[in-house]
Amino acid sequence: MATTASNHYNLLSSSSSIVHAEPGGMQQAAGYRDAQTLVQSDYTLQSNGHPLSHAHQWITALSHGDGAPWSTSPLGQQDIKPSVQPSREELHSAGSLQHQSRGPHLVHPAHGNHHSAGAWRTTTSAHLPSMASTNGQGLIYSQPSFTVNGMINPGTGQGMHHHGLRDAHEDHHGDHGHQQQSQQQQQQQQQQQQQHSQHQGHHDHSDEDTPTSDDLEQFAKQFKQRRIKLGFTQADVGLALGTLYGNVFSQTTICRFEALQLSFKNMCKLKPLLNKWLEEADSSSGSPTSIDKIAAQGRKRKKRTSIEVSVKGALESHFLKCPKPSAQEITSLADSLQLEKEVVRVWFCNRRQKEKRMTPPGGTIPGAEDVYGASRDTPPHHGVQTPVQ
DNA sequence: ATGCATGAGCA
DNA sequence: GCTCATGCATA
Repeated sequence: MATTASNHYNLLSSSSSIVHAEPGGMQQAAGYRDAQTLVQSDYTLQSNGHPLSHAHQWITALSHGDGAPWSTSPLGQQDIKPSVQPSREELHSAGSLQHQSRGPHLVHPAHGNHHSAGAWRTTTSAHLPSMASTNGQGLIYSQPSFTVNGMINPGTGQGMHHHGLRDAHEDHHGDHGHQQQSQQQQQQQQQQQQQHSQHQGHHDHSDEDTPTSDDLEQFAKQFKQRRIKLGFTQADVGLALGTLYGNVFSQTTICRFEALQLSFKNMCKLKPLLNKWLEEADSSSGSPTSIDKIAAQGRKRKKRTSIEVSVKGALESHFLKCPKPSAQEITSLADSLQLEKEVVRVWFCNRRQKEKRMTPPGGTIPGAEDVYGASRDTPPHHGVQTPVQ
């Protein structure tokens, strides 16, 4: 039950053993990982059915990811920076912005209107075309060929590494926070921001100004449409951002951006980059701006634990009662559910994070609940699926 | 498209 | 140990 065991992880070693490739059957996404999938090593361990047997399956996969300390790739790693993420560090240490934003601010005139979440999705609708194509992407996975104008040259391979500065871009003046600040403040900040799309006489804000939630929503939609029309997949975009701006993103992130499933702040951060890509993409006069990517490194990752539905239900219940269980509670809960404590802890973290997203899972439409006054601890229940696609 | 995981930075 | 940003693996 727990870990889904049937998976192989690839060791991208020069060509060590090619065990077997997945039968194409259901793997639609296989395409984009070709590089990785070239060589796979079957890593099936003992399928430990029980959770208690904490036998983690650490696998080696390649990824350039954020700094994998364990980068011991047989291939020889390039320079990929392990823990040197200038981005955050800069933000923090140097970031005067950050500090500033941390404290005071929040001065927006509150003439709030909507509720946190609701505000986002006021316009739920309209993008029918997107859906179809989104799916299509899986099938068609075009090779990453990012020259923005794309597809002209079939890139081969994938994965990149250089990420360097991740915030090199602009900062949003003062108002909204940056990275980690006290959570509470942040939450409030987000809410307030979302609540009113006020301040800032937004003129044209193509990318710099602090966008309003509405702007973001618009942009996300527009972005998706253009992206699709241009024939790029979410993964392509993510890679392209890396080559172009030194900041790679995964399909997941692009997807979440389009679906507004990121925090407000995060959306603000990504928007400028995506906007630039978009501009280049359609104005791309065949500039061979890209180059490529190099492959990745090795990394170990715990196998994804698959939590049973029933267990999940139990966790949900607890979450409703107590979104933030103490270590003790987690331990006992884990014990009763027969899950590793860490798994439970992470589950709660993820659950909370989900709760904080801008897009309420339930698409609780506007007009309704909102006023979580100042304390927003009451999660807006969600439940229904939104036609977000 | 999303569930579980990792890791940085902070407290 | 939490939050937050992000992503691999998956359904």
